[in-house]
Amino acid sequence: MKSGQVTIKDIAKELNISCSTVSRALKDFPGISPNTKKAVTELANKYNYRPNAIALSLRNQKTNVIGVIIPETVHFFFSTVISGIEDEAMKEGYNVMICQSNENYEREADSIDALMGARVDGLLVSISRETSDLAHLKKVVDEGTPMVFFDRLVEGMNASSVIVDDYQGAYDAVEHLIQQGSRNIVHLAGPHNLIISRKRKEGYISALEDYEVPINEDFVVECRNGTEEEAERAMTKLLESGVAIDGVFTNNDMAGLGAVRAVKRAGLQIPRDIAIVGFSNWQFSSLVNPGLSSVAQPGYEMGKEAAGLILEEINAKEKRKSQIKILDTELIVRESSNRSNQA
Amino acid sequence: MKSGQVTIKDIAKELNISCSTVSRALKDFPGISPNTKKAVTELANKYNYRPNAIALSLRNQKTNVIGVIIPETVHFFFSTVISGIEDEAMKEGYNVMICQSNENYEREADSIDALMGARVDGLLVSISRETSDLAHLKKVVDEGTPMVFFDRLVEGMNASSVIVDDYQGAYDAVEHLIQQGSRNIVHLAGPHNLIISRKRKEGYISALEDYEVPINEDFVVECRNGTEEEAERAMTKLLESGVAIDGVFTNNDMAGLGAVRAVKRAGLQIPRDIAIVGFSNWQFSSLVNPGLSSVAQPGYEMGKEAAGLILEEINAKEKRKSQIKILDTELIVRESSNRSNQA
DNA sequence: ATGTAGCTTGCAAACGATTGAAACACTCCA
DNA sequence: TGGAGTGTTTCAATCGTTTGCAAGCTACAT
Repeated sequence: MKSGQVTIKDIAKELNISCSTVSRALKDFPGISPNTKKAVTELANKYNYRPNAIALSLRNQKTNVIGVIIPETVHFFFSTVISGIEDEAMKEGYNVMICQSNENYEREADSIDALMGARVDGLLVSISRETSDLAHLKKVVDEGTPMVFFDRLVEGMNASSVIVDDYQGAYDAVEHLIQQGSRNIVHLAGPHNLIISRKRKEGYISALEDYEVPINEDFVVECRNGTEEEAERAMTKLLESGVAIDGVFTNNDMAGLGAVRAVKRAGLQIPRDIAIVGFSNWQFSSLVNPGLSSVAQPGYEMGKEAAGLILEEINAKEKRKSQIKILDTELIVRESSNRSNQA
Repeated sequence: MKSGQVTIKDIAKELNISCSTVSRALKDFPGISPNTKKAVTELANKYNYRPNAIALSLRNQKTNVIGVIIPETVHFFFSTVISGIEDEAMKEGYNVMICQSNENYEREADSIDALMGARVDGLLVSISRETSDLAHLKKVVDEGTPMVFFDRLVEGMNASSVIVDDYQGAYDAVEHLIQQGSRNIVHLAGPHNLIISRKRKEGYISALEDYEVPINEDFVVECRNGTEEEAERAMTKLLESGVAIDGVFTNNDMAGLGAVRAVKRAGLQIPRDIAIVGFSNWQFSSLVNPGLSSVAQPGYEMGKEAAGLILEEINAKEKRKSQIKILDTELIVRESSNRSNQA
């Protein structure tokens, strides 16, 4: 039995005073005699007293816990987001409860239910790849629990969001490919029901338009799962079809790696024959050979911003207008797309 | 204001009955008339009633939350552990509260205090690299809160642990290097105050002894931080010293990568001249070139086991004898150490 | 001696849910 | 008509903490 934790009652009984007095003594309330205060604080220290957060939560209708729904912690990007959330939350005296959806709709809904049952003060959500029905999220907002989305934007919800400028990031990547001399640029796209995927595709299209590069519909291939194998297969198929390709922009770095494999296997040189840029700047991207150029997303900062926003909403007296915070990406150029120091 | 969540009281008031009746109706208690039960459940559904976990926690002296102290979520291995913990916990109706220590002692102690304040039912702990004083952990155990350590073993605590067989994993790695023909094998070791580092070093020594390979003290170099740069520097220094080296076993994969860099820079061939094996099988290890051989640790399984153990202890009537669960590693051989298919 | 001010402390209710015991409303039978 | 029996509901306490209000005590002035 975990009988160990000392309560105010225990202290009160030992000193033969009332709970109220102990409570006030511990919080430096006026009107407590120095003697009593001293006796109480000493005993509290001796017994290592910690206020029972559960009791406080019940009384104050506030748990000081924020819930986080995240697709998968094993993604480097998301784990940096978690770090940012945790640092910011801890600084403000909040704890964090994390649930992974594993990109699964059912699990996402269950997790939200669990967190709402735990009466979290606010919810940070990055929806799963599968999610299209938003009823489970609407219910939360309707009940008045603050909610902030991060990374994956959700349309038609009255909630703030922190996202990365996916459009601009993609634009920068493709512009860079064009400047490196690529004209026939393939885009291995992400699942169409995620707004981030669509934005990245838009950035790709816009860059081509601005530089008056003809757009070839066949050059956009959806890779739903974002795995290396899927991308390698898609890329190999394109290469075998015989069309001329000299650049690739992928929706994420795993897919970028798949493209690298396919190009290597076809006996072509990177970046000389085909230049490749990924997205997200995963940890491995600087470690592979050739180093994979990528669009870096500020994960840690995103976590901090999202946590900051939700804390503001939690502490706000009245309902605030929802806002969207857009963070800048940064193009990291590595060997996979850098032709400048080639013979 | 988050006024939204409906309580038993609200339902009782609307139906003009008492809270007790509502409570019993919702839990299929005997002695409630079918009419009342029907009315209550309907209203509860309509208002999307969720029992207030906080109130339940207070009454039952049980939060159904387990706390996790982890060095860093951004490490692939630890994020897989988290997945395992979360899956197992969720299955049993528990939530998980995660705090990162960032390998910092102060932060670890603060986090434990925060989790104890939140009255978690049990604590899963992997201590930080800095931690040597165990007072903050002892206090928890003394108060009767179940605690289970994972990955990083702690000596002198009466608590269960789930670890990987670091000794055997290291032994396997070095044995493999010997079988590949290496005799002059360097070990880039981890921080000496972590038992896992010492165990890996012991495995290295034992393998050399068993195969009657002479042991050279200069071949063991401590790399405290486990970064690529640190390992690259250490390895370069060894190579420049002119001693003959034909194998490297590193305390982790990052260091393994550093060794790869150093060897490449020295103009030597991997694995022909020097074969290299890392530890932990990070995500990038299969993606780099050459693929880095490594000792895989079952992170997800470790998380499940640790969560399973803590749940058992939480539910146990009396204090149980602490146990150590040792999980098997698996040597993954890749190009960095595989000489068998070489000319 | 009595009123009053000032200092210190205690009572009781509240947060939401559970649960043993008590109470109520019936019907049936002697 | 009264007691037993049955079916349904309510009361009250509990978990740990906070807080408005009331009350106790001492001392001083009248």
